[in-house]
Amino acid sequence: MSEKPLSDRQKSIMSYIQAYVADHGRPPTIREIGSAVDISSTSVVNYNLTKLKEKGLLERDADVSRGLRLTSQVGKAVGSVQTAVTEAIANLVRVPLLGHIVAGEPIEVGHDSFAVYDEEDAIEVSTTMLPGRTDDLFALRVSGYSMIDAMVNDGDIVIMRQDNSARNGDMVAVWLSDDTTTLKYFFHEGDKIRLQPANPTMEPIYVDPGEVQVQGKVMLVLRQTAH
Amino acid sequence: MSEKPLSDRQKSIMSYIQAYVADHGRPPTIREIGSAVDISSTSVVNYNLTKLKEKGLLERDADVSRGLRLTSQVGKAVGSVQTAVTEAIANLVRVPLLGHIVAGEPIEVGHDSFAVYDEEDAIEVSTTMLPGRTDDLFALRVSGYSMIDAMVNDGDIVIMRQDNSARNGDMVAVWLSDDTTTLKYFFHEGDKIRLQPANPTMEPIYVDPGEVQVQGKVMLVLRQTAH
DNA sequence: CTTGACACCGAACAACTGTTCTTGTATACT
DNA sequence: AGTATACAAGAACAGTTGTTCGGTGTCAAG
Repeated sequence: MSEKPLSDRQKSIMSYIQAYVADHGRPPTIREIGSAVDISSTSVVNYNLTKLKEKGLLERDADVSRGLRLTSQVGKAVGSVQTAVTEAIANLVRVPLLGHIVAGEPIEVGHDSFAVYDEEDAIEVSTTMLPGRTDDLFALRVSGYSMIDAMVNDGDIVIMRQDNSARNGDMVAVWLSDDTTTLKYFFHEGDKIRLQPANPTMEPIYVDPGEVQVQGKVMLVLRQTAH
Repeated sequence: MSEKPLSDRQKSIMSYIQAYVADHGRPPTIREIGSAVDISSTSVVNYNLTKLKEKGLLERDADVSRGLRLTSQVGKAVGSVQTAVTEAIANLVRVPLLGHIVAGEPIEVGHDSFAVYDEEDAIEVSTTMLPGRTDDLFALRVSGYSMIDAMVNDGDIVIMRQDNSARNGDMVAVWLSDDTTTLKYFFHEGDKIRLQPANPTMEPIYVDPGEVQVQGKVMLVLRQTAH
């Protein structure tokens, strides 16, 4: 390919683009490049950008404002913004609060990924409280007093992991065939399933495997009593 | 400030910007947003972008094409789906786990300051869950099933604030003169005090002010159901 | 009923922006 | 000298883009 060295102009164009993206989060325009590198004509900038594209250092989208992009190869040297994001391996997770859990309705998990942006719609929890992966978690607010046998109150927040299987001893959210959703401890027992309420004074129920549908595994129950 | 939730439009605008930046390496234009979110008028997009800016979710550079930028706060939520992490230490509190709360014993809060340093003996919680000061908090693990009328189970963790006074509606840990410790909602009612169980099916009890001693205010109840 | 806020629409404007065309200079090769 | 190539400048054009402004409908407060 073209193994010619970059001209001084092309070098400074590259470093300017790099710095500009890091600063502003968007590529510069041709004229911005021109004034920065001291080129009076847009066509010259355009010319050099074409050259740089031929050298594989950047990509261009035709007829689009700011339609240029550093090649991934170059991008690695830049990334100050993005790496700062990923390197923050911290112990706080934002769990999206996807809706409510009500006795008579199934849990609907629409996974609106953008709902996370809503301040009200996310719960921050320390990862030390949540074993395992943290990216398939979601939270639901409990409505009503139908879960008191699960020791869960109106207004409580349950953090669950999306999981359709369940192992013995797990606390799961199940949708029963009588159209109720409850939280129970799950046990295989012969050819039946024992659903044990968290409240030790209450009796378990036994159901056929076909009658229950596991909606998710309860990882954590939160109750804020002060606001 | 503006604590209103985001409208559906604003949510999808946010998610579109996020996806667009990830795809193209540059922010979208107002019209691109409009056609993606099905808004015919550029002014409406502009209107909503201004709203989002007021909520602190993005920044805008005036008179600049593609002059918008997601706030760093949001940027962190982007990386993987929900593994959004914030400054970790800034938003995390280590609450010392000072002991157990048992029905027949008073809570002793010796504030062993060295206990905080013990890894096993602290609970990490996001500050967003705990309003107010965070330095007078402590945690207790519940032993036994004597608090089921307070919807608190064996093994649950209660995070409390040291506070000998209580206002109406607070959930408090009280030591009664019959040598039992319970968690109840606290209400002054005439010259008596009404202690209301969290479980709505249970009846309140009325006691004289001299018979109760408020040990602390319950801020948060945590229950880990998976380990 | 009126008022005002809020959310929205459509249209028009001015500025911005990528593209293209013409011209010019310097260097290398024939 | 003639020619091809790389590099550069300026101007003009058309499409893009942020901004603004008048107007509409809704909804709750007065």
